[in-house]
Amino acid sequence: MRVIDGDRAPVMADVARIAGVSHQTVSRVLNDHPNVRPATRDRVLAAIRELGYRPNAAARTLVTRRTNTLGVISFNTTLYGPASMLYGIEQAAKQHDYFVTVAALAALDRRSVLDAVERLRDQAVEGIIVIAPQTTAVGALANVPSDVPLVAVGCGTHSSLASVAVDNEGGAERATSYLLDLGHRTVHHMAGPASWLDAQEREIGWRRTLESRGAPVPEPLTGGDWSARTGFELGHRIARDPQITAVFCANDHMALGLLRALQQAGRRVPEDVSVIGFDDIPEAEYFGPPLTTVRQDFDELGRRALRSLIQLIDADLAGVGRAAVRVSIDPGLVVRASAARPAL
Amino acid sequence: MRVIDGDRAPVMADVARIAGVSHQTVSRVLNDHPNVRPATRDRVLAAIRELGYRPNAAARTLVTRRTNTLGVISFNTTLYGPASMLYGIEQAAKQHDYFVTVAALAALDRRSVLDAVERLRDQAVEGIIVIAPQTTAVGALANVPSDVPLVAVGCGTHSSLASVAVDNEGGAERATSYLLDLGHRTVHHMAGPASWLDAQEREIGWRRTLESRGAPVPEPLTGGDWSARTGFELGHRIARDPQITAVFCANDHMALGLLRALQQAGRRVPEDVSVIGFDDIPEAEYFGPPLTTVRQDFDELGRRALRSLIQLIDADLAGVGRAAVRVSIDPGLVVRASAARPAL
DNA sequence: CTCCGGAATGTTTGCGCTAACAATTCTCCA
DNA sequence: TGGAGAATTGTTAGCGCAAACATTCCGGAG
Repeated sequence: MRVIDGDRAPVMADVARIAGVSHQTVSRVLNDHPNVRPATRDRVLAAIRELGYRPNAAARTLVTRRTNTLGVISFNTTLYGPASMLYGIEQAAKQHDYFVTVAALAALDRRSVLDAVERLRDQAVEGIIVIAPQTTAVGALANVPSDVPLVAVGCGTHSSLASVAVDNEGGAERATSYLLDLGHRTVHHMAGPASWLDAQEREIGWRRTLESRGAPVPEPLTGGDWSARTGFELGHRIARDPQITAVFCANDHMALGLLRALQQAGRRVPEDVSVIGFDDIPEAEYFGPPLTTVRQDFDELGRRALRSLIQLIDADLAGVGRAAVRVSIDPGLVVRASAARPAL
Repeated sequence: MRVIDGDRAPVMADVARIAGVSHQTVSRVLNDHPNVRPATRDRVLAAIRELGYRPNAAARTLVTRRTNTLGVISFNTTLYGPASMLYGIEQAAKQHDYFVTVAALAALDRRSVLDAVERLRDQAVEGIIVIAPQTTAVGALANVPSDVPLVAVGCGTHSSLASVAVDNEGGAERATSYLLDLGHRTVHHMAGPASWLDAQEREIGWRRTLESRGAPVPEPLTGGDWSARTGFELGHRIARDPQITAVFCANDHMALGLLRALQQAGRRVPEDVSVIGFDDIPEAEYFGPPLTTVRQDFDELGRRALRSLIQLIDADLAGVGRAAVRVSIDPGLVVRASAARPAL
């Protein structure tokens, strides 16, 4: 029998010896088994405290086959949306006693996505949440062996994946309708990157609204990458065109760039041009002028994704077939000063 | 001997049987041991591919006592700074073959910090990076048992912790000097939350610069929490005071709120008031007007923190005493339009 | 008292892997 | 051709834990 030599971390047997019981009784106490006499339980707990004992997660995993770990794959955790979702996911995971391991994507090709999945599976995560709503990512995920539960955030209804998404089309429609209702003849659109599903869906929602209302459908401004920088660059074109009175931007950061470009060109917002964004980042309220925008509850999105994933995991454990969960969240329009009636 | 029954995941012994070798040889191939004949190695690799074998991380951990996992504790991963650092950390961790588990702090009290540390230690992380540069957090960390390597990001030189930090005082000095050099009589300061070390240090740097240059030291504006909202609220006070011609804000988001408040009050930037921020978030360039600010390289900060942590871990493994690593990174001033000479 | 049945506790086994040691096969030079 | 020594492979023994089974303990019915 191994003698305890001060240095090594205590193990269950050490606790057992101190408490005068078998290691199995210690295990029972730790796992809340019913048939342990209160007095014994107290002795064990005292011994645990005395030694500063901490169960060995690897040993437990080896025998239970559970790691209590989930993986999150994200393209760019620096963006406000992904960062907020990650936060929501982690908060919720904590409550469900799961750990969260992150895997940032180096690039957006199929390969990177699959590599990230492999990495997480090597670590034996019990499930994966993917925050990478790009067509390539979704395509790559279709090839993932289905032995690990997987939920995609914001991957629309296009794929066969379980998913949690905001109703992008609905949000775009709300923004576009609002501008038309204000009296604008039509609404221009500064689109997000074409490879992102969110960008595609927002554009679709915008286009459909114009068509159904009989408004002309101008060419959308493409080439944006969600950043204020590209919003600024595309904004120059808008600023030059006096015909344009209303712009729906695919996100708030690009809207910020647009506001800047308009200001630089001497065009007033909202008097000359109305602008609406998408996301409602915390700063949007303090743009010049405050930005009317479509609000996404990223936190909630993260929580819902986690809940869906846990449902999948539990179904797997119970041997039940997985239902293809698909949750959609409704975004609302937040009205501020950046959109108004057009000048007569 | 267990018979393989289709359903269960293949284990090393299964690979060994297919390849016609012992499981130990499979282990040697997986761990790149030198003395394996190429032909044997190929047979083993073929068997691994055929079965889709994936080593069991828990079993390996149990015997090697290494989890290849690091923990990151962060207060609010939604803020640009922490989010970027997390990103940098993950990228670097990947290269060093480590996994990254995140633990978001529910609140900022001692208890939450210690809970997060406990959670990560339960998962047997090999080291922890803390992104929570608040006095309470640092205080709590001092109590953490030292058997797990720990690096704090942005916790200044105040504690005994290993740390990686930006030179906040230096950055504040640079901003303040710049404004004084432009000809402003003095510089006001919109401070960050007093509980944050970064905020404290920036205020110190600002104050010291004024003192050493013989400029009057006005009362700093307190009560900010880094958000644009509080920047806006505090900004109203500044806007009312025509004496104020230059403001150094503790971060860019508060500067945004200030810009908005000044604009609302009809005061022009930089003609009437010069504003400088801190961080250089990607949007700062597109504020109205573009913001002069002190640049922090968060990505680099994250990478450096990770490198320091790995040094600590390796030192521990080698049985060498830990040197109290302390890295400081120099921030630079990014000059844009929001600061200019005062009106005569 | 005795004996029964459930509550409480102990013993054994194996999860899948790597380290340590043992055994076998090659090399190459005397 | 015969080893010595290296290269290669196999065997055994845990790592720390929880499940399965075995044993002991206890209170109450007969």
